[in-house]
Amino acid sequence: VADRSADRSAYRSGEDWVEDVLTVVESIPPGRVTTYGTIAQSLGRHGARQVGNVMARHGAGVPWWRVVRADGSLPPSHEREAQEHYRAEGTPLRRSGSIDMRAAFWEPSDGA
DNA sequence: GGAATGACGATAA
DNA sequence: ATTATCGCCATTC
Repeated sequence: VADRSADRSAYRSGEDWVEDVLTVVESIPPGRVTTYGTIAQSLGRHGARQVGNVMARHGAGVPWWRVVRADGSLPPSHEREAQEHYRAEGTPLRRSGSIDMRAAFWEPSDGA
């Protein structure tokens, strides 16, 4: 886990918004995933795109591969990396290679 | 203020 | 399954 206190130039208005997002991401159990929108709703602030924005800017250092799109497709430009993690964690995948959301979806506060 | 831009989401074709 | 549109929402120009 990296230095999350670094560079939080964005989202100042939301105070700990960035940290909150990263905290949720870290709370995702291995082998499970959640979505950008779910995180946004869980925090009750901003939207899915803003969560994505945080991941893009501050996602290094957290298990970013456990955050996928609502339809189970992988984060853009990182598919290869993500796949390797899924293979290592045993994340339920569909035969197409995308996430099996029915099996892998995890929502914050669900057991963690 | 207005337009363009995103690790998004839901729907329609 | 894939592409096209539209809605969302904060940032940036």
